Amino acid sequence: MVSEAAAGEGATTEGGLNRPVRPDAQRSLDALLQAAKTVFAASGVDAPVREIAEEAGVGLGTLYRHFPQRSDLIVAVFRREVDACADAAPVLAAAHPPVEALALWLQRFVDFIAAKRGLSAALHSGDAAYAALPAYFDARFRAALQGLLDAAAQAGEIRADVAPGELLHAVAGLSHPSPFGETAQARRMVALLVDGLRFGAGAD
Amino acid sequence: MVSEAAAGEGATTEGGLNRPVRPDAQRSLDALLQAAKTVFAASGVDAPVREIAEEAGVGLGTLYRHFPQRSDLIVAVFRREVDACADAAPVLAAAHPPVEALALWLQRFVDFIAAKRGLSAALHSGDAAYAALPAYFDARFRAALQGLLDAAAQAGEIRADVAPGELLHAVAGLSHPSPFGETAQARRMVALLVDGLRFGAGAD
Amino acid sequence: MVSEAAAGEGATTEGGLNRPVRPDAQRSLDALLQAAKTVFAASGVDAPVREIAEEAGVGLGTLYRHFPQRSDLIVAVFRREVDACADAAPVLAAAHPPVEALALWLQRFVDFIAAKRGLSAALHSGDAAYAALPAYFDARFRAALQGLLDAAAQAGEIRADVAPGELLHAVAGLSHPSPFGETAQARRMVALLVDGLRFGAGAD
Amino acid sequence: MVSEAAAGEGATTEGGLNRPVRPDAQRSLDALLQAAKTVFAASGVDAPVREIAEEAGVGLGTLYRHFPQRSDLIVAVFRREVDACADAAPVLAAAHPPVEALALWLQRFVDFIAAKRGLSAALHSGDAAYAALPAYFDARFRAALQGLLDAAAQAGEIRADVAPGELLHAVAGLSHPSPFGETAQARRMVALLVDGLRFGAGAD
DNA sequence: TATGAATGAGTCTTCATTCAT
DNA sequence: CATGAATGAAGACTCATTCAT
Repeated sequence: MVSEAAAGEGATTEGGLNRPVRPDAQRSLDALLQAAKTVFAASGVDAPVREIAEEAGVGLGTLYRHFPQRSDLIVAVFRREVDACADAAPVLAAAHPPVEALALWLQRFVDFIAAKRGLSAALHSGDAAYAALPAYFDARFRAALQGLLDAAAQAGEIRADVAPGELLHAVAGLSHPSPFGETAQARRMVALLVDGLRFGAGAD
Repeated sequence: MVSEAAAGEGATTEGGLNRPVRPDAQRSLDALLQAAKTVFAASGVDAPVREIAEEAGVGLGTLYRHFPQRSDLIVAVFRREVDACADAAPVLAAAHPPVEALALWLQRFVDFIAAKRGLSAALHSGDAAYAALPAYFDARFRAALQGLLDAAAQAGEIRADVAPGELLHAVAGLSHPSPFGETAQARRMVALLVDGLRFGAGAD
Repeated sequence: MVSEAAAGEGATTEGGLNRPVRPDAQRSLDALLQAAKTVFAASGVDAPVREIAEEAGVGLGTLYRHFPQRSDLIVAVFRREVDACADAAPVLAAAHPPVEALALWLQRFVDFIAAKRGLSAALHSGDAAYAALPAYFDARFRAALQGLLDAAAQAGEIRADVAPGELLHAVAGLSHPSPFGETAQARRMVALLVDGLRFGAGAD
Repeated sequence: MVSEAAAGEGATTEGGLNRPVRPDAQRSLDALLQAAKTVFAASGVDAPVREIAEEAGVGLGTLYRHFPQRSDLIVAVFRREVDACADAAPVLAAAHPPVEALALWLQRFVDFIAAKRGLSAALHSGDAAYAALPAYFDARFRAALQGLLDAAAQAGEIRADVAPGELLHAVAGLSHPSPFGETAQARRMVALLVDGLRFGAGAD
């Protein structure tokens, strides 16, 4: 729904820019974001900048033109991921029955948490560049999940007394690996959570 | 109690070695481990080695003598923390009623998880140097918690059908901060978990 | 008056060219020279080219079209300054009594020396691009000063045995700041020099 | 007088250091200062740092250990030159008759001014790192020259009404090259100045 | 054995210059 | 013709590691 609009994001803004973006610049931007995502996942957010530029097939200067600070790039990648995940909610809602959509999206959210693991350290580094991010995806995700919960509750299939924030925090926590159980467990536990919601449907 | 666990030690140890450790060497070692813990917490595990040596008040060469690889130092710090946390279990058990000891130790475990956050990235880096660690503290913690659970169950104060691994994983997950709720929440949720266990006491 | 001096111009000129200069091109040129003067004064002749283009409000490509080499721009700015200073001589001569005109112009020359300080390093860099400059302003300044000296001497107000080159070198030297006395001194010392010339008027 | 004390200067301090300097460190320091002097003279104070390290035959890290900022190196070289020049005064005074010593030292000073040309730009850059330098060599040079002037005046060979500051400023100014006369002229003009002083000897 | 000086590979970053738009 | 995006060489700087003292 918003997916394609959000797809071609610039480094800093969303919504319509007034100045038309040159196509080559846009290509560089897309390549950089994709490359950064890949490299961050493989080598962490401290990976050499040059590696990202090479992966993207652009010059180092181009990278610095678009993202003067490393944090700019990290933030942009992060927002992209967040948007992609949040945007999946309405799509799933349109294609599946309410509870199934809810379950599918939560699994999608588990994947997001797992993928962002490297970025998480940056997030909690205290760097001011990341200060705005938590509020951003709190808003995005809460809204996305609220929609799914409402639909399922209205259909009478789950209980209505669960706040999206609670659920997000719990799922996020369970998605982290620990030596006492790996991420694979997360999917099972999330499924269990959803079952719990369904179970309580009548209790509301 | 820790002796067999410490047996597999590398360059550093506090368990009994056959060769007598010169007292100044032991002082260097202690200072280094303490300094590393501090610096890792403050600046992450990628902090400059020199910083640790300075914090410890020893020369760089001394650091390298004891810990040829950075990973040696990380592992040593990690094990120390694990041991300190696991060793707290019997102490608490001896000083408090069973359920109280259980609750206190789980809070202690929350602190451990929170403190090790920086080290966690290293753990999941795939580096072979860290391969043995997960098994190590899985064993240490599982044993520690099992003792506490058994004591409480035998006293009839909690249900007996909870495996220590499950609990550890759950608490570890809840101890991670997420933008949807910070670590402060963890303590409350852990308390809630314990209450849950108590509540089910009769159901066993 | 300046026409033959300007004849040896490279890419840039204000003298008459046979091909009519498009008005927009001329505007770019003027803006660039003005901007370069400003930026060179503020940040030295090694200032980023981009800064000059931005100050001028033109694109980088435009700058390079007019001045393929940095030295081309430096030389053009230099000549402009030299011309402006030299051209002031007849103007002052027309508006003031001989000795006063002489004094005023020497002060003007002090300002020129002070302003060109940044460019001076380039001048003595040995770069062939600047080889022609010294002769150029030697000629321009010598002629300008000679006119003023002649007028004053003919009026019987100063002695006639001073060569313009000597005076220029002395004033230039005195205009340089040194830790033993700053540029502010220069004006006083130049005034003194002129007084010296007047004093010797009868001795000729 | 101060010569030998000033000779083995560290990067930052003068006077006795309490910690003995390791001989290899001292060797590095000397090599670096000598190399910097050479390179600065050849390529200006903006010369690549690596060039200096190579010229000195030390690693880049060693250079940065001794001189964390480029300005630290510039200042150290500057002070060394100033000291060398100022220290020459008493030596010349001991080896020559008063006026001859004075003339020889002024020539030495001309050489200093000529050599420091590259550094001069840094001096007037407004960088706080250089703020203390002018006062330093004003003090050093004024004292050095005062001694020579006093000796010559006491011997009745020159007039006594010339302040060292005046003379220094004048000589410094004349030592700068200008397109109207090169440095070679300076020596002649300085000789002339000294003659002027001698001429006025009786007038005092 | 402990110290810290020296080394230099690896990164970041800037900026002159080219060239697609 | 003008613009400014892309490029990459060049230089600064850090820091792990070695080794003389």
